[in-house]
Amino acid sequence: MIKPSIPSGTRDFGPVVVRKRNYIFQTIRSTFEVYGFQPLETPAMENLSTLTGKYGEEGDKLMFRILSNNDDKLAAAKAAASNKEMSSILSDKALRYDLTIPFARYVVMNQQELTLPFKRYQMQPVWRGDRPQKGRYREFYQCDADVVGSNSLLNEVELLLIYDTVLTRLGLQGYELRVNNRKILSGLAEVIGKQDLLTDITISIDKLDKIGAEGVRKELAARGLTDADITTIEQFLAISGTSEEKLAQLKTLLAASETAQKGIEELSFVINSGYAPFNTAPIIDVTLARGLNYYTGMIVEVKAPATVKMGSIGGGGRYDDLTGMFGMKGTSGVGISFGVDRIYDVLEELKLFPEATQQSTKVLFLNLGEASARAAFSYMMQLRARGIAAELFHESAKMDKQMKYADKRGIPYVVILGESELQENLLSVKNLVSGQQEKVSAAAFAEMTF
RNA sequence: GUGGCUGUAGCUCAGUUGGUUAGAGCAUCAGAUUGUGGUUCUGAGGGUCGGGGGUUCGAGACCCCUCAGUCACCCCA
Repeated sequence: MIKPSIPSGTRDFGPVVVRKRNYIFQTIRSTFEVYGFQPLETPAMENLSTLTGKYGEEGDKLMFRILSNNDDKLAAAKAAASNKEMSSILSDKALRYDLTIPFARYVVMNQQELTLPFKRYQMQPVWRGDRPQKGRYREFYQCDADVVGSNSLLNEVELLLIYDTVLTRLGLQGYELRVNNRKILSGLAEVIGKQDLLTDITISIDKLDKIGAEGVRKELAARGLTDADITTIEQFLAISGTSEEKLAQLKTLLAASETAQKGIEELSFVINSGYAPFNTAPIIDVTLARGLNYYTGMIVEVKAPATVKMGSIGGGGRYDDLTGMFGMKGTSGVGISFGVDRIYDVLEELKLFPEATQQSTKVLFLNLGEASARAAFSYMMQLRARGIAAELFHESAKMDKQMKYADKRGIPYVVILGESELQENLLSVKNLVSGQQEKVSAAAFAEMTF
């Protein structure tokens, strides 16, 4: 016999966990809906050509490829000249790596029918062949909201408000909405004359929190930057103060770059729009870079409250030419993503799940024999018609056992229809929380709330 | 892909310098209780000690290999 198991980095979700997860999903979904976003779902797998090259070298490595194991392909693969050729013969599909690229693909495929701007949300699992660790899974859910076909910075403002709304509704406090603009980072590379090293620079400075100023300096040197370059970057990283002070320092330091000035302007608008109040105001973090290199404007990352050591629970940004890679030029997109699995871990750690998420069956009818079950069934159907979750114990087991079942399931009410009740034409309703029991008529029962 | 730590009952873990038949708590099931749950008491089931090899008179323990889990790095939600 094989010991049953599941692949590492994947999880089963039991009833209690699913209920809690649904609470998060519902909070996010309803917020997306009230902001005017429409639902979209795409297949778990995409053609490999849709996905490869979109997430950088690392992304290609972490992609779960689907093996096409029919005999013809296997034979052809054996004759392949290189590993690369062999793998492209063996696999032409992969599980989706995120929701943004499939969305871009969908937009391009349906561009004739779509009314722009198109605002969609999508909540589905994605897969990454990563080594699992705390807060990192190989199958996890993302909840994305994106807008394509609108250049207005009001989108950015609204998306930040969505973060603020959802996290507040989930009862989270102490989270940080960190905002930056890719044009500023791009301008920094421009100022030191190393635009080709933009990605290296951003990856390094993004680690400032983790490895410190000295670590960043070492890494930048290793990536081919001169001492003079590094000095400029360190001045950049030293930027601090209030948002206004940071913006002013950026303006001075990056005065030579028009791109940077544009980015500073955008950042200033997003931070200071004043269209609506935030519960937790977004903050400027010039070291925020984010990995995906298709971002071109605002970038945002949500940090979990510092006490839980979880890091990022969401992120997003603007990409001016997302659909360009599929041949549809000049359409801008901006979007955000919630990492549900990490939010779950954070809420769990901070004990922020409301009790009410666990309520399921409200009333259990005890089964005390054929006549009892028959009478109970019709009362049960009345409750169900009223929208009250109810069940009947299907076996005519000992009362003790049935009561224990109700207790363990957390069912708050038990209805007893034994011989005496049937004779009197009454129902005994017991509240398991208080221990109180009362006999009521059928008419009174039809009015009871649970 | 790289490194550290951990694998004993369904779960959490004991198990002495290597020594007889591997234990506890929780959980499960049954009974005390033939119309009343939570608390209590009694009893039962449940293990090729992750797998394979080695050292030894003797291995859950020591050595090697392997698999799995976990944490960290890379990268990322």
